[in-house]
Amino acid sequence: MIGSMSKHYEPSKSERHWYRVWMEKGYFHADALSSRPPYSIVIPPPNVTGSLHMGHALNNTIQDILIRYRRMQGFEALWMPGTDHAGIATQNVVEKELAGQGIERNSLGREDFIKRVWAWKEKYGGVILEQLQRLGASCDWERERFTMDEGLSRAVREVFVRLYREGYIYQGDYITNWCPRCHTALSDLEVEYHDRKGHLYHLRYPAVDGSGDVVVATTRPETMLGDTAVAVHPDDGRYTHLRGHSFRLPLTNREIPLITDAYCNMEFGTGAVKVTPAHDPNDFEIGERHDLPKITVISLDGTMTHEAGENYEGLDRYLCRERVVADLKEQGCLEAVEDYDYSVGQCYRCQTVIEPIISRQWFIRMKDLARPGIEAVEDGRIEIYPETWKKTYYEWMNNIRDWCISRQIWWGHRIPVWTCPGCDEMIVDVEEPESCPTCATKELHQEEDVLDTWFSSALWPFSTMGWPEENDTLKRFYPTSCLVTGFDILFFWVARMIMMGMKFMGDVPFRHVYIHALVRDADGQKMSKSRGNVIDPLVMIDRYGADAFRFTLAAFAAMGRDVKLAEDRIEGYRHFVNKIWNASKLVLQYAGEVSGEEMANPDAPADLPNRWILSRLSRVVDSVRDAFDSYRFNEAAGALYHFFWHEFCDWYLELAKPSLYGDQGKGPLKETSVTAARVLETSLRLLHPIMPFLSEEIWQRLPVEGESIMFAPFPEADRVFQDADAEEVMATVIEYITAFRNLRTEMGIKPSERVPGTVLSQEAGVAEVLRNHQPDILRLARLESLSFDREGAKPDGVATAVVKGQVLFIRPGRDIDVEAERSRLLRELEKVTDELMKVDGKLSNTQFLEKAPAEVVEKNRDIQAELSILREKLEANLESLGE
RNA sequence: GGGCGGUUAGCUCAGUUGGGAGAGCAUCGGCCUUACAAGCCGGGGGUCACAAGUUCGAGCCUUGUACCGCCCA
Repeated sequence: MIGSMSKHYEPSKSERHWYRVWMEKGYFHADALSSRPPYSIVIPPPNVTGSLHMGHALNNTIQDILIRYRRMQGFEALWMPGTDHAGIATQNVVEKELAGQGIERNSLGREDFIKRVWAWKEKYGGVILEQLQRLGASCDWERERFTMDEGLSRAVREVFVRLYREGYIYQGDYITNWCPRCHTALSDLEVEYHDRKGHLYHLRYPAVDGSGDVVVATTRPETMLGDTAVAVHPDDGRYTHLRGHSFRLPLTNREIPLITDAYCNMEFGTGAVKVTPAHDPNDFEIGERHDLPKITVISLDGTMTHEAGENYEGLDRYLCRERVVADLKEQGCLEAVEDYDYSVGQCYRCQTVIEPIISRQWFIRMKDLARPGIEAVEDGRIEIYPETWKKTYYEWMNNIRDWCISRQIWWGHRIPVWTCPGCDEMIVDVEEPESCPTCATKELHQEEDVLDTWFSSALWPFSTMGWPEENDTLKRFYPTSCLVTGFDILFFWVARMIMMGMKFMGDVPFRHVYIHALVRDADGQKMSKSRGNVIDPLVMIDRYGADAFRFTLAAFAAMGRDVKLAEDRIEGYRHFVNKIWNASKLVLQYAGEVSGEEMANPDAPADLPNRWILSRLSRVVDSVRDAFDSYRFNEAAGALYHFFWHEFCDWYLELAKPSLYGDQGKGPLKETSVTAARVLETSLRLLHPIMPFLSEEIWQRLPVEGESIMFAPFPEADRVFQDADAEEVMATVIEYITAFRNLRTEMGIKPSERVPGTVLSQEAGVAEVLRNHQPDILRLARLESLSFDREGAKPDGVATAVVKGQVLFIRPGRDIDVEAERSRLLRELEKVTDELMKVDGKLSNTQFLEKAPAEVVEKNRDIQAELSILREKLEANLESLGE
């Protein structure tokens, strides 16, 4: 075995090999009829056009950690993978590709275009899923789903029809967010607001009868062409004299009324606002309240309509703005222009400035659907980690607005509504009707619009399991155990899944929601192509290996904080991977004789390092389980890192070497090699969820039962091995070795130089411990000898330290640098004195003595005693330095 | 404008009922000690953003200020 272990771990070989083995053996498949308890996660389906970025990498690493952890614990673990058809995004991609060939979507026609999209999807779609495999994702690929699959489409139609029949879905002419480039309506969520520097234009509208003027302010002067009123606050005394009067709208022939509405803000500008019901959501509502006409002056493609007047018709909206401003100025109606920062809504897919426009759209009434979703979180049926997101969730759910679900694009689930050209009957059904039920007309016309992609995503937890069909998968794995996602789609997706799950399954879609942060670059900037600061996960995997990459993500995934990632961090954890590899090499080299039986049922060890490392191991098992159970992946990673490197490698293996080398005879060799192998094996199982490949690669070389570490039981802490005595003794040994090493370095003694060491021990206990482990101390502190002197005084010309109240010193074979030693001791004395003063202060405070808990006071007394002795010895040592 | 989060070592961040300030990386010094130089040993480095308050005691709790970030209007 050992012969085949190279000097450095080579990730790419192992990764390819083991992933293929796992796939071939079907290890990722979850059986719906299994008798094991279920654990399930549905993947946040990436866009079918997508390729793996850091966000995906983090998101899926976390899911894989959870799935592998639970699988090892004996759960039937299902990780449902799949992709999202991403209507607008995908349509844009294919349109762009066609444009490259000089083909325009409309010239192809709907049917041909959709064929092209499917062809594109077959060819390029889902690349991201293969990339997830590079990461090690243990998804149940046999169950892979796509939101446009027949089954999922059926679920979409079913939900639409039921919601329609129950009165949740309605159609109507409302003002919605319109993207003139994508040529479709968007939901409120799909608009991103960005601050921009612009201008605030103050426009003067004269009263028709000459009784006065009113000045209104706007950032979008071109919309004045569609104004149908001027509004002021009912309490605004400045306009009392103008009530009942009309104004002449400049550049048009219209007269518009002055109305009063509490929406107006008396503090802002003149207190008077122009009202454009067809082009502003707030004005739309004012218009509804006051029954104002709605004049559409901007068309769906962003140019001005006929209604805008012949001077402006056909102009682009921004060109029109310039023209309107110039014309108003010429007519003396432009009162002022000031610089003004305002926020403008942009399409989240193409960044085009959206235009609020009135059009006929489909909506879902959300209020009643939201209520059970709110309650599910309130009463704890759904737990959100970290909890702070609950507030955000409630805030949005309590103020939820109707959801515009229709999109004027071609790629997506076409709305299952047909109209009869014969009798205007509207038919809403899951299956396409053959003829009109009222007049039997055959040629029915289906609604042209498709549904918002998020409509189908909202059904994902149950549609992927086969709903509306009732089957074993659904029965076994719904509700899912945990949803892992970024906060950016809390509203888009998480909230909507909860509402749909409650409505159609009568139960929550997931019991836990773990919300992780965004991955940013080392400077905290969002990674984006335009910034050029993206780190490509696949490049990282190639360069450092999937395990190092995953471990880095886990180590940085502290709850509720951004993950700031720089490449050198990944490189750093590659060192850890390599450390594990090399430690394993050492253990395997000497544990070759260990049998499976000895691994499984070892005798209790007698040797201190063995007792100690088993005790430490059992504690780290507890911490890791705790951390995984509560989604604190960084703590799990940190505990493993520290244990494996600094306890197992730095101390245990160093102490174990003489036994492993056989220098101590057969008994110690057996006991130590068994222990080392067991600790290694257990560590690998602890590491497996984070480092699947490396752990499998090494585990397979150990004398263990079982086909794969994937199904080896996740370690449980063996309390029998928790050994406070061993830990205390080891702590003492470690402290003395460290102190001797420190003295050596401070005195500039070469590692090759062996020097005699002495402990002026007044405590028999400490002396005994040190005597018992003298060989280890000599070897690790590189001492020539270790002597104990109970009464003796420190000789001159030696370097001293104080540990646990005992003075220890080394005597190099030459004079020490007295000045260096003096300044070192002074520095330490200063530190100790500072600390002692603090403790003295506390203990002389009667309030503290009275009010602080007894154990805290006790602890401070101990510290005080310890520090006093330390100071005393330091002072004595300093004094005896002489000159 | 409303809400949320952040500010701790040069950098990235931990710090879970308030009780002697931590890790990793970086840095400095010394080592090719036969698992590992992708390593080993050791060192230095902090008014826990600022101010006030509660408390015997505050990185942690309260209030305010400053700066940074995000979400919603």
